[in-house]
Amino acid sequence: MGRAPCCDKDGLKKGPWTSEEDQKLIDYIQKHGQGNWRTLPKKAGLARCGKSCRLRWTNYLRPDIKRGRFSFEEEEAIIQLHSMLGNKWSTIAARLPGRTDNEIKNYWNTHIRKRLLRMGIDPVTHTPRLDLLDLSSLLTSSLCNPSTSSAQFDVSRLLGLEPLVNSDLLMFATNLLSSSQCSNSTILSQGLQEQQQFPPSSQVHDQLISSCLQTQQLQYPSQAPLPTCAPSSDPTVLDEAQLMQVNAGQFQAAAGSSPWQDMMMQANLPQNGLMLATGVNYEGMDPSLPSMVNDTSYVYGQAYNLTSVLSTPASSPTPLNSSSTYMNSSTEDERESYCSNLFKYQIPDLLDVSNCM
DNA sequence: AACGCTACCAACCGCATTAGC
DNA sequence: TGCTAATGCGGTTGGTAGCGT
Repeated sequence: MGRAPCCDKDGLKKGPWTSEEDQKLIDYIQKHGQGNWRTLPKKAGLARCGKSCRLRWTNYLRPDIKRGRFSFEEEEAIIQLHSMLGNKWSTIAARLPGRTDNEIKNYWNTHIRKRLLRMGIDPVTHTPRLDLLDLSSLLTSSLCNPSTSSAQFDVSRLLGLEPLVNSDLLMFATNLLSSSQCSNSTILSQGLQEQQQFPPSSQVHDQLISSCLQTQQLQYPSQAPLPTCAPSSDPTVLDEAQLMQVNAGQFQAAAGSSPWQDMMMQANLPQNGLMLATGVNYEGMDPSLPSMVNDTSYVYGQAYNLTSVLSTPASSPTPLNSSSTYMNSSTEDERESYCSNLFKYQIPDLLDVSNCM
Protein backbone atom coordinates (compact mmCIF):
# COMPACT_ATOMS: atom_id res chain seq x y z
CA MET A 1 0.00 0.00 0.00
CA GLY A 2 1.52 3.23 -1.06
CA ARG A 3 1.48 6.39 0.90
CA ALA A 4 -0.28 9.41 -0.45
CA PRO A 5 2.17 12.18 -1.14
CA CYS A 6 1.74 14.98 1.32
CA CYS A 7 2.05 17.79 -1.19
CA ASP A 8 0.17 16.59 -4.23
CA LYS A 9 -3.07 18.33 -3.49
CA ASP A 10 -4.17 21.07 -5.76
CA GLY A 11 -3.58 24.56 -4.52
CA LEU A 12 -0.63 23.71 -2.34
CA LYS A 13 2.28 25.93 -3.11
CA LYS A 14 5.79 24.66 -3.59
CA GLY A 15 9.11 26.34 -4.01
CA PRO A 16 10.74 29.22 -2.21
CA TRP A 17 8.92 30.81 0.68
CA THR A 18 7.90 34.43 0.59
CA SER A 19 8.41 36.77 3.51
CA GLU A 20 4.63 36.89 3.97
CA GLU A 21 4.45 33.14 4.30
CA ASP A 22 7.34 33.18 6.72
CA GLN A 23 5.59 35.74 8.84
CA LYS A 24 2.36 33.77 8.89
CA LEU A 25 4.20 30.68 10.03
CA ILE A 26 6.16 32.56 12.67
CA ASP A 27 3.05 34.28 13.97
CA TYR A 28 1.13 31.05 14.20
CA ILE A 29 3.87 29.14 15.99
CA GLN A 30 4.50 32.01 18.37
CA LYS A 31 0.84 31.97 19.31
CA HIS A 32 0.12 28.27 19.31
CA GLY A 33 3.46 26.58 19.40
CA GLN A 34 4.56 23.69 17.24
CA GLY A 35 1.82 21.19 17.03
CA ASN A 36 0.19 19.12 14.37
CA TRP A 37 2.08 19.97 11.24
CA ARG A 38 -0.62 18.36 9.17
CA THR A 39 -3.25 20.81 10.26
CA LEU A 40 -0.99 23.78 10.86
CA PRO A 41 -0.99 25.18 7.31
CA LYS A 42 -4.75 25.48 7.16
CA LYS A 43 -4.93 27.02 10.61
CA ALA A 44 -2.12 29.40 9.79
CA GLY A 45 -3.60 30.37 6.47
CA LEU A 46 -0.81 28.89 4.45
CA ALA A 47 -1.20 27.14 1.12
CA ARG A 48 1.61 24.76 2.00
CA CYS A 49 1.78 21.19 3.11
CA GLY A 50 2.67 20.49 6.71
CA LYS A 51 5.92 18.94 5.76
CA SER A 52 7.02 22.05 3.97
CA CYS A 53 6.03 24.16 6.97
CA ARG A 54 7.95 21.97 9.36
CA LEU A 55 11.04 22.08 7.17
CA ARG A 56 10.84 25.83 6.79
CA TRP A 57 10.52 26.26 10.52
CA THR A 58 13.18 23.82 11.62
CA ASN A 59 15.71 24.77 8.99
CA TYR A 60 15.21 28.49 8.68
CA LEU A 61 12.72 30.30 10.87
CA ARG A 62 13.44 28.81 14.28
CA PRO A 63 14.63 31.64 16.52
CA ASP A 64 17.53 29.68 17.95
CA ILE A 65 19.14 29.08 14.59
CA LYS A 66 22.59 30.50 14.25
CA ARG A 67 23.09 32.04 10.85
CA GLY A 68 26.33 32.85 9.18
CA ARG A 69 29.58 31.14 8.57
CA PHE A 70 30.66 28.10 10.50
CA SER A 71 33.33 28.86 13.02
CA PHE A 72 36.65 27.12 13.07
CA GLU A 73 35.62 25.12 16.11
CA GLU A 74 32.31 24.14 14.56
CA GLU A 75 33.98 22.87 11.45
CA GLU A 76 36.45 20.98 13.54
CA ALA A 77 33.63 19.41 15.50
CA ILE A 78 31.74 18.45 12.38
CA ILE A 79 34.71 16.56 11.03
CA GLN A 80 35.32 14.83 14.31
CA LEU A 81 31.69 13.89 14.70
CA HIS A 82 31.39 12.77 11.11
CA SER A 83 34.38 10.49 11.53
CA MET A 84 32.52 8.78 14.32
CA LEU A 85 28.91 9.03 13.22
CA GLY A 86 29.03 9.12 9.47
CA ASN A 87 26.16 10.87 7.73
CA LYS A 88 24.04 11.09 10.86
CA TRP A 89 23.37 14.74 10.24
CA SER A 90 20.67 15.11 12.82
CA THR A 91 22.87 13.56 15.49
CA ILE A 92 25.72 15.82 14.52
CA ALA A 93 23.41 18.82 14.50
CA ALA A 94 22.18 17.96 17.97
CA ARG A 95 25.71 18.58 19.22
CA LEU A 96 26.14 21.85 17.42
CA PRO A 97 23.76 24.35 19.00
CA GLY A 98 22.01 26.59 16.52
CA ARG A 99 22.90 24.52 13.50
CA THR A 100 20.47 22.38 11.58
CA ASP A 101 21.10 19.02 10.05
CA ASN A 102 20.36 20.47 6.64
CA GLU A 103 22.84 23.26 7.12
CA ILE A 104 25.55 20.91 8.31
CA LYS A 105 24.83 18.51 5.50
CA ASN A 106 25.08 21.30 2.95
CA TYR A 107 28.25 22.62 4.48
CA TRP A 108 29.77 19.20 4.50
CA ASN A 109 28.94 18.55 0.88
CA THR A 110 29.98 21.93 -0.43
CA HIS A 111 33.02 22.70 1.71
CA ILE A 112 34.46 20.01 3.88
CA ARG A 113 33.95 17.04 1.62
CA LYS A 114 35.57 18.78 -1.31
CA ARG A 115 38.43 19.94 0.82
CA LEU A 116 39.14 16.44 2.05
CA LEU A 117 38.99 15.10 -1.48
CA ARG A 118 41.44 17.75 -2.59
CA MET A 119 43.74 16.63 0.16
CA GLY A 120 43.47 13.04 -0.97
CA ILE A 121 41.48 12.00 2.05
CA ASP A 122 38.43 9.84 1.70
CA PRO A 123 35.59 11.85 3.27
CA VAL A 124 33.74 8.66 4.08
CA THR A 125 36.46 6.77 5.89
CA HIS A 126 38.60 9.75 6.84
CA THR A 127 41.66 7.89 5.70
CA PRO A 128 44.19 8.89 3.05
CA ARG A 129 43.07 7.74 -0.35
CA LEU A 130 46.01 5.53 -1.21
CA ASP A 131 43.92 4.11 -3.98
CA LEU A 132 44.71 7.24 -5.92
CA LEU A 133 48.29 6.22 -6.09
CA ASP A 134 49.73 3.20 -7.75
CA LEU A 135 52.07 2.72 -4.86
CA SER A 136 53.50 -0.53 -6.05
CA SER A 137 54.76 1.04 -9.23
CA LEU A 138 56.09 3.92 -7.27
CA LEU A 139 57.90 1.58 -4.99
CA THR A 140 59.29 -0.45 -7.81
CA SER A 141 60.58 2.64 -9.53
CA SER A 142 62.08 3.84 -6.34
CA LEU A 143 63.77 0.62 -5.36
CA CYS A 144 65.11 0.04 -8.83
CA ASN A 145 66.71 3.42 -8.76
CA PRO A 146 68.17 3.82 -5.31
CA SER A 147 70.02 6.92 -6.31
CA THR A 148 66.71 8.69 -6.45
CA SER A 149 66.35 10.50 -3.20
CA SER A 150 62.98 11.13 -1.76
CA ALA A 151 63.54 14.83 -2.07
CA GLN A 152 64.26 14.52 -5.74
CA PHE A 153 61.64 11.95 -6.50
CA ASP A 154 59.24 13.27 -9.06
CA VAL A 155 56.12 11.47 -8.01
CA SER A 156 53.79 13.57 -10.03
CA ARG A 157 55.72 12.91 -13.20
CA LEU A 158 55.69 9.20 -12.54
CA LEU A 159 52.04 9.16 -11.79
CA GLY A 160 50.91 11.61 -14.33
CA LEU A 161 48.60 12.83 -11.65
CA GLU A 162 49.60 16.39 -11.32
CA PRO A 163 46.14 17.76 -11.99
CA LEU A 164 44.60 15.32 -9.58
CA VAL A 165 46.92 15.06 -6.64
CA ASN A 166 47.83 17.97 -4.53
CA SER A 167 51.21 18.62 -3.13
CA ASP A 168 50.29 17.24 0.21
CA LEU A 169 49.36 13.90 -1.19
CA LEU A 170 52.49 13.84 -3.24
CA MET A 171 54.45 14.51 -0.13
CA PHE A 172 52.70 11.60 1.47
CA ALA A 173 53.62 9.31 -1.39
CA THR A 174 57.16 10.56 -1.34
CA ASN A 175 57.29 9.84 2.32
CA LEU A 176 56.18 6.31 1.77
CA LEU A 177 58.91 5.87 -0.76
CA SER A 178 61.44 7.39 1.51
CA SER A 179 60.39 5.00 4.20
CA SER A 180 60.58 2.10 1.84
CA GLN A 181 64.24 2.72 1.28
CA CYS A 182 65.01 2.00 4.88
CA SER A 183 66.52 -1.29 5.86
CA ASN A 184 63.21 -2.78 6.83
CA SER A 185 61.44 -1.65 3.75
CA THR A 186 60.14 -5.15 3.34
CA ILE A 187 57.37 -4.17 5.68
CA LEU A 188 56.05 -1.70 3.22
CA SER A 189 56.78 -3.77 0.19
CA GLN A 190 54.99 -6.74 1.66
CA GLY A 191 52.05 -4.55 2.31
CA LEU A 192 52.17 -3.42 -1.27
CA GLN A 193 52.37 -6.96 -2.50
CA GLU A 194 49.33 -7.68 -0.46
CA GLN A 195 47.64 -4.79 -2.11
CA GLN A 196 48.54 -6.14 -5.49
CA GLN A 197 47.16 -9.56 -4.75
CA PHE A 198 43.85 -8.43 -3.41
CA PRO A 199 41.48 -5.62 -4.12
CA PRO A 200 42.16 -2.60 -1.98
CA SER A 201 40.67 -3.14 1.40
CA SER A 202 40.57 -1.11 4.52
CA GLN A 203 42.69 -3.73 6.23
CA VAL A 204 45.50 -3.50 3.73
CA HIS A 205 45.06 0.20 3.68
CA ASP A 206 45.53 0.35 7.41
CA GLN A 207 48.45 -2.01 7.27
CA LEU A 208 50.14 0.31 4.84
CA ILE A 209 49.67 3.16 7.22
CA SER A 210 50.94 1.03 10.04
CA SER A 211 53.95 0.03 8.03
CA CYS A 212 54.59 3.61 7.26
CA LEU A 213 54.49 4.39 10.93
CA GLN A 214 57.11 1.78 11.62
CA THR A 215 59.45 2.67 8.83
CA GLN A 216 59.14 6.32 9.53
CA GLN A 217 60.71 5.68 12.87
CA LEU A 218 63.97 5.04 11.13
CA GLN A 219 63.85 8.35 9.42
CA TYR A 220 63.48 10.17 12.66
CA PRO A 221 65.48 8.17 15.15
CA SER A 222 65.29 10.88 17.72
CA GLN A 223 61.66 10.30 18.34
CA ALA A 224 60.51 8.12 21.17
CA PRO A 225 60.67 4.41 20.44
CA LEU A 226 57.50 2.97 19.14
CA PRO A 227 55.93 -0.18 20.38
CA THR A 228 56.67 -2.58 17.61
CA CYS A 229 54.44 -5.12 16.06
CA ALA A 230 57.16 -7.71 15.81
CA PRO A 231 58.73 -6.51 12.61
CA SER A 232 60.44 -9.81 12.14
CA SER A 233 57.10 -11.55 11.88
CA ASP A 234 54.76 -11.13 9.01
CA PRO A 235 53.63 -7.52 9.22
CA THR A 236 50.84 -8.03 6.80
CA VAL A 237 48.82 -9.98 9.30
CA LEU A 238 48.45 -7.18 11.77
CA ASP A 239 45.04 -7.42 13.25
CA GLU A 240 43.09 -4.43 14.34
CA ALA A 241 44.05 -4.87 17.98
CA GLN A 242 47.69 -4.75 17.04
CA LEU A 243 47.16 -1.73 14.95
CA MET A 244 45.35 -0.08 17.78
CA GLN A 245 48.29 -0.95 19.97
CA VAL A 246 50.64 0.71 17.57
CA ASN A 247 48.42 3.72 17.36
CA ALA A 248 47.94 3.99 21.06
CA GLY A 249 51.58 3.43 21.77
CA GLN A 250 52.55 5.92 19.18
CA PHE A 251 50.34 8.46 20.74
CA GLN A 252 51.66 7.62 24.14
CA ALA A 253 55.10 8.44 22.90
CA ALA A 254 53.77 11.63 21.44
CA ALA A 255 51.71 13.00 24.22
CA GLY A 256 53.04 11.42 27.31
CA SER A 257 50.65 10.68 30.11
CA SER A 258 47.57 12.85 29.97
CA PRO A 259 43.87 12.66 30.65
CA TRP A 260 43.30 12.98 26.97
CA GLN A 261 45.43 9.98 26.31
CA ASP A 262 43.59 7.98 28.93
CA MET A 263 40.32 8.94 27.38
CA MET A 264 41.29 7.85 23.94
CA MET A 265 42.86 4.67 25.24
CA GLN A 266 39.75 3.74 27.14
CA ALA A 267 37.36 4.71 24.43
CA ASN A 268 36.14 1.84 22.43
CA LEU A 269 36.43 3.95 19.38
CA PRO A 270 36.20 2.68 15.85
CA GLN A 271 39.62 2.73 14.32
CA ASN A 272 38.94 5.51 11.92
CA GLY A 273 37.51 7.56 14.70
CA LEU A 274 40.54 7.02 16.84
CA MET A 275 42.77 7.80 13.96
CA LEU A 276 41.02 11.02 13.24
CA ALA A 277 40.79 12.09 16.82
CA THR A 278 44.40 11.44 17.56
CA GLY A 279 45.94 11.88 14.18
CA VAL A 280 48.26 9.03 14.92
CA ASN A 281 47.62 7.18 11.73
CA TYR A 282 49.07 10.07 9.82
CA GLU A 283 52.30 10.13 11.65
CA GLY A 284 54.17 8.62 8.78
CA MET A 285 54.11 12.02 7.24
CA ASP A 286 57.11 14.12 6.77
CA PRO A 287 56.98 16.33 9.83
CA SER A 288 58.15 19.26 7.83
CA LEU A 289 55.02 19.36 5.71
CA PRO A 290 54.52 23.06 5.58
CA SER A 291 51.80 22.99 3.00
CA MET A 292 49.57 20.95 5.23
CA VAL A 293 49.04 23.89 7.45
CA ASN A 294 47.46 26.16 4.97
CA ASP A 295 44.05 27.67 5.02
CA THR A 296 42.28 24.90 3.25
CA SER A 297 43.73 21.85 4.92
CA TYR A 298 44.17 22.77 8.46
CA VAL A 299 42.23 20.02 10.06
CA TYR A 300 44.14 17.16 8.63
CA GLY A 301 47.19 19.31 8.45
CA GLN A 302 46.98 19.40 12.16
CA ALA A 303 46.67 15.68 12.30
CA TYR A 304 49.68 15.22 10.10
CA ASN A 305 51.54 17.78 12.00
CA LEU A 306 51.31 15.78 15.16
CA THR A 307 54.60 14.35 14.11
CA SER A 308 56.10 17.73 14.49
CA VAL A 309 55.40 17.52 18.16
CA LEU A 310 57.39 14.37 18.27
CA SER A 311 60.31 14.96 16.11
CA THR A 312 60.39 18.15 14.20
CA PRO A 313 63.52 20.11 14.82
CA ALA A 314 62.95 23.32 16.66
CA SER A 315 63.37 25.23 13.46
CA SER A 316 60.57 23.46 11.71
CA PRO A 317 57.54 25.56 11.15
CA THR A 318 54.42 24.72 13.07
CA PRO A 319 52.21 27.57 12.00
CA LEU A 320 49.10 26.23 13.56
CA ASN A 321 46.06 28.36 13.61
CA SER A 322 46.08 29.78 17.05
CA SER A 323 42.37 30.24 17.13
CA SER A 324 41.76 26.56 17.34
CA THR A 325 42.77 23.67 19.47
CA TYR A 326 43.90 20.34 18.30
CA MET A 327 44.95 17.00 19.59
CA ASN A 328 48.41 17.49 18.29
CA SER A 329 48.95 20.76 19.96
CA SER A 330 52.43 21.17 21.18
CA THR A 331 51.59 21.80 24.80
CA GLU A 332 49.63 20.00 27.41
CA ASP A 333 47.44 23.05 27.77
CA GLU A 334 46.44 22.86 24.17
CA ARG A 335 45.70 19.18 24.41
CA GLU A 336 43.46 19.83 27.35
CA SER A 337 41.84 22.63 25.43
CA TYR A 338 41.14 20.20 22.68
CA CYS A 339 39.69 17.81 25.19
CA SER A 340 37.49 20.61 26.44
CA ASN A 341 36.30 21.10 22.92
CA LEU A 342 35.28 17.47 22.77
CA PHE A 343 33.21 18.03 25.87
CA LYS A 344 31.75 21.17 24.42
CA TYR A 345 30.31 19.13 21.60
CA GLN A 346 29.61 16.15 23.83
CA ILE A 347 31.89 13.92 21.85
CA PRO A 348 32.85 11.85 24.89
CA ASP A 349 29.23 10.77 25.03
CA LEU A 350 29.79 9.12 21.74
CA LEU A 351 32.94 7.49 23.00
CA ASP A 352 31.35 6.29 26.20
CA VAL A 353 34.02 7.99 28.20
CA SER A 354 33.36 9.41 31.60
CA ASN A 355 36.64 10.41 33.11
CA CYS A 356 38.30 12.75 30.73
CA MET A 357 39.87 15.73 32.47
C1' DA B 1 26.91 42.69 -22.49
C1' DA B 2 26.38 37.90 -23.03
C1' DC B 3 27.45 33.50 -22.01
C1' DG B 4 29.04 29.50 -19.47
C1' DC B 5 30.56 27.55 -15.40
C1' DT B 6 30.67 26.81 -10.49
C1' DA B 7 29.33 27.15 -5.74
C1' DC B 8 25.91 27.56 -2.62
C1' DC B 9 21.81 26.36 -0.16
C1' DA B 10 16.72 26.22 0.39
C1' DA B 11 13.50 23.05 -0.59
C1' DC B 12 11.76 18.74 -2.15
C1' DC B 13 11.35 13.63 -2.34
C1' DG B 14 10.89 9.26 -0.61
C1' DC B 15 12.03 5.89 2.78
C1' DA B 16 12.24 4.72 7.77
C1' DT B 17 10.56 5.11 12.18
C1' DT B 18 7.30 6.30 15.69
C1' DA B 19 2.80 7.16 17.65
C1' DG B 20 -1.95 6.50 18.06
C1' DC B 21 -5.97 3.89 17.52
C1' DT C 1 -1.32 -6.96 16.79
C1' DG C 2 -1.91 -4.63 12.67
C1' DC C 3 -2.98 -0.60 10.26
C1' DT C 4 -2.51 4.22 9.28
C1' DA C 5 -1.05 8.86 9.95
C1' DA C 6 2.51 11.73 11.49
C1' DT C 7 7.03 12.79 11.88
C1' DG C 8 12.06 12.29 11.23
C1' DC C 9 15.80 11.81 8.38
C1' DG C 10 19.17 11.64 4.58
C1' DG C 11 19.82 12.11 -0.36
C1' DT C 12 18.98 14.90 -4.19
C1' DT C 13 17.37 18.72 -7.03
C1' DG C 14 16.92 23.20 -8.87
C1' DG C 15 17.19 28.20 -8.59
C1' DT C 16 20.35 31.80 -8.30
C1' DA C 17 24.33 34.58 -7.31
C1' DG C 18 29.00 35.29 -8.37
C1' DC C 19 32.82 34.95 -11.23
C1' DG C 20 35.66 34.50 -15.35
C1' DT C 21 36.04 34.73 -20.28
